[in-house]
Amino acid sequence: MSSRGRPRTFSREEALRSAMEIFWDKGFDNTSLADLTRVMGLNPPSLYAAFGSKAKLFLEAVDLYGRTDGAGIWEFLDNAPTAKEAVHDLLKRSAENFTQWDEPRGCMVVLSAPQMEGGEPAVCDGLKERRLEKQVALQSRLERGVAEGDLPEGTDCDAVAAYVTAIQHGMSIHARDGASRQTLMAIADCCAAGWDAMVAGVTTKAQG
Amino acid sequence: MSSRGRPRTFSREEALRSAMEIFWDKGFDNTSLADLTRVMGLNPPSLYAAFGSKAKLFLEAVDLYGRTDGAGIWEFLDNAPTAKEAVHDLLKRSAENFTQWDEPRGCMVVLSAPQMEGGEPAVCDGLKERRLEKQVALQSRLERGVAEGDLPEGTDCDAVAAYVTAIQHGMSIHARDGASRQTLMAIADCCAAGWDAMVAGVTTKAQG
DNA sequence: TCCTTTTTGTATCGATCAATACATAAATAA
DNA sequence: TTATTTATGTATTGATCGATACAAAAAGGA
Repeated sequence: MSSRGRPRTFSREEALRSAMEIFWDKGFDNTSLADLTRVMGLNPPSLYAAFGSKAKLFLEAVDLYGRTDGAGIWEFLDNAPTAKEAVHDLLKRSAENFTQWDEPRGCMVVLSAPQMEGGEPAVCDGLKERRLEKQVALQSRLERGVAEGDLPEGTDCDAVAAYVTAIQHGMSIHARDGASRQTLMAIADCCAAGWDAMVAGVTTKAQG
Repeated sequence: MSSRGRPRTFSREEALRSAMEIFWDKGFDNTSLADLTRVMGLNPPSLYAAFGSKAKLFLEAVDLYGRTDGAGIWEFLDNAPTAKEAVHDLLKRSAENFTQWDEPRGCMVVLSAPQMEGGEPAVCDGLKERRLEKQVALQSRLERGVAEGDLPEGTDCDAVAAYVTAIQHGMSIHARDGASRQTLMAIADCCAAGWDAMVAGVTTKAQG
């Protein structure tokens, strides 16, 4: 098809992965084009021809993160037998994932560009959208739990989803601050230990 | 005493407050010296003579934040009759504080420079230290709760403190993403609703 | 008054930022 | 071969970054 012209001498996927790693580690602002071209092993014109701009490259890197390193966290969400197990599993996987020895600590989507003002709007909005997306997925899983009877009728799934994502986002901050895997696991266990009383307490109507 | 020389024509405190507000809003990286001199109403030489550098100005701004806008959150921590009330109050105050109409949303200490790599080390370390400081204060309050009998013997105060700060840090992310005060309050209520079962569940030894 | 000290405003520093111009190289199509 | 298309390496663009040099201005001390 489009095999006309000189073929590129680098792997687009490998270069993208290198970009993802440094963006994940240093964030969008603190990663310069000089950093990117160095770790990706190519010159600026090749980068721009292949990815368009720094912001577009970042968004592609975030997408790759969501498909690879960040995907495992959410793998068991829909397969867990109950909402409670789904959430506890989600947080335990997060604790593990955020403290891998060979990866930057914490979640790229939470840590790599938190400011909503003054930054590249496409970057801020893209990350915000991904955070919201996961929260919606979690809320849907909780609603399924209500429908299947493992969560009380009238459970405020919107509130519980916000609560769980808050814990998970906070775990990213802790991870970046150097918290141990054990500490993050303890946080997940705290959530699990209080779960039944918690969901009973935030229901809007009394449960039988 | 040192009233020799031409007196400065600006209020150091007012200029510092202006710097705090824009740092809080845009973060350390996304705030330029041009931004600072504009909102502070002074020229670069005056800024450097008064504050030393951008990083030192930022650290002073964070200190001001801790003494003013961010102080109210922790006001009731030591005065609350029980650890449970102290934590619930802490999170409710956070929900209010993070959604003030006339202030940037969320906590400056959590949001204004999350990367630990690639940024100004003094800035990253200063913020990390402040986060740890508050977590230690919270842990001490929990240990007091154990000593005073309103928390079970053997409560893992280290884990619970990490859990609560994770929730609070996550609330900052939510606030920056546009979550309503009501949503943040609901998160605080989730924590409170599960509290008793949670502290009972993470104790290291069985409680009587 | 004259000297010293400190602040002020203007103008600018070298470094780095993200992004390109340009000519050459390497492939396909005719 | 010749023309076309795409990628590459070198060099550099204008803009912005954080930080200063410099001289005039405004105070106290002698």
